[in-house]
Amino acid sequence: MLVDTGSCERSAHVCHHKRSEDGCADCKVRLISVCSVLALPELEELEALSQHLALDKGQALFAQGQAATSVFNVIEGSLRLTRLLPDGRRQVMGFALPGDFLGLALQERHSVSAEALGPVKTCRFGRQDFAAVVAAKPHLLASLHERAGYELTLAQDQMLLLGRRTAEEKVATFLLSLRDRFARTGHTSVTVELPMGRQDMADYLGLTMETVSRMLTRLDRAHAILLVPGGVRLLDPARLERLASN
Amino acid sequence: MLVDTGSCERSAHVCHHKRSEDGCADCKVRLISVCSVLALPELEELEALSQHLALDKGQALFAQGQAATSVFNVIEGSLRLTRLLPDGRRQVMGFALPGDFLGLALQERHSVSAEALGPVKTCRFGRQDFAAVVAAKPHLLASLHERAGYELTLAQDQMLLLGRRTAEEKVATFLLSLRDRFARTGHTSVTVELPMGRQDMADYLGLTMETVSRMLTRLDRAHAILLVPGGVRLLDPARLERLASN
DNA sequence: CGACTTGTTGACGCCTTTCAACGTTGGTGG
DNA sequence: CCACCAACGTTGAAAGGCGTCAACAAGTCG
Repeated sequence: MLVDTGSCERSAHVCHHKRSEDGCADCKVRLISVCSVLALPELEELEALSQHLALDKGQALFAQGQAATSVFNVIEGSLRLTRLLPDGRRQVMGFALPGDFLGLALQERHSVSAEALGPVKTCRFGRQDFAAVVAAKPHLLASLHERAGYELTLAQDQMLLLGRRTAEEKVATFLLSLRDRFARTGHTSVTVELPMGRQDMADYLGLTMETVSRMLTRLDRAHAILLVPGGVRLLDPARLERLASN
Repeated sequence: MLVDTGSCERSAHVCHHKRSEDGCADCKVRLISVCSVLALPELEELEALSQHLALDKGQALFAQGQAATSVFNVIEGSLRLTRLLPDGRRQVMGFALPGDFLGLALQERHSVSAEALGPVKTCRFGRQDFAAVVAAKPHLLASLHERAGYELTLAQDQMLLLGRRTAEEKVATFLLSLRDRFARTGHTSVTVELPMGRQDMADYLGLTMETVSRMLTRLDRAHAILLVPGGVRLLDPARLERLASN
């Protein structure tokens, strides 16, 4: 239900005349992805194992508990990574943006579900194939490990946020960290795009949709932000930093 | 203020007649630590770089933000890993038990502070030294990476707990996961030792000391557990599992 | 034995949730 | 073109779970 095999290979062929969309050498996210540590000959080796895979809004890339047959590089669009409690309560563990690698722990089973927040393009590798390449290239493993370490500190940030911050602090912190993340992938702007819905934000911050909405309008009325369709303009980042108590 | 260098070397000498406390080959936690992937000759190589380091209750092994000059294997005792907010609010990110490796991300700075909950014995390596060994032994790096992946799933468990569970669920989940952790290191018992204080548990679960205390006495009065000095006896694990909603 | 630290218990208050109504947006078909 | 509908978001009122404050108990160490 997830993996639409075949379409990738086909597109890889029909797009022969339009290289900029295809090869790793021209990949939009190469320089910010794990691939950035690979030399050109290594890239070609990896490219031979890759397939492109596109998802529509709402489609799942993989599900929590499922055997991890593939790992992915996000090329375009964003996904939400979630865990579910048996009774339906949900926690969003994070959002994957272009350049992010899904499955970097190389574990046998996915620990979260990944769902597209909008149209998404990914670069897919068989997990075994990818693991074989990693085993042969220690510097790639080192790069994965470094990313894993970074993910771990992000997870710690989030634990601190979930356990010890108030609703207002949570929302302010979220907006700032999202801005910083977009900045790192190139997009620097005072207007932060919010590809996820209120419920997703709430499940990420350990709040309800209503509380998130209230905090956003409170920040809006205080002229710290301006709510715009599909995003938020940060009018007073300094004030947000103070609210986030960093 | 943390590292009491020298004491290790001395004890390493005086204990010559009592090898069981010294060499890696006789290390109590070898088989459950990262060292378990090393062959004997490799172990000796690592041993040459190691020092033993003991801490008393309350002593810090390292502090958040500090340059990571060393990495550690916990041999005996337990530590709490914490982060602090500028205003003093604290989040305990986890507890390190014998066999755990501190600094497995090999990052330049410590992302948490580590403080001894009681008498602690550690095996210390210079970070650069250790990184050099890792660079030369891909299977050791792979083992570290695997552990990092496991830590990541633990962090996700904790985020779900912090964001979406009630106080009672949090405490029940905590007791069960602590029992399971002790079980994995060998100690199987219905009585779970609690090396940390109520405040530490609270800061781990995103609660207050008072709420933790109330939930424990509630579980005690419901005969799900029995509070004993320094620990808890799990009278009705099945009930706890139900409360933890797993 | 007294001072101190740690843990327990109670009363009260507040922040966030819950429940519910209403507004807004975008897609669809008449 | 616009009515219609469903999904999403906003706002209000009320309830409740957990935090705060404070007193007290229990264990520890000098």
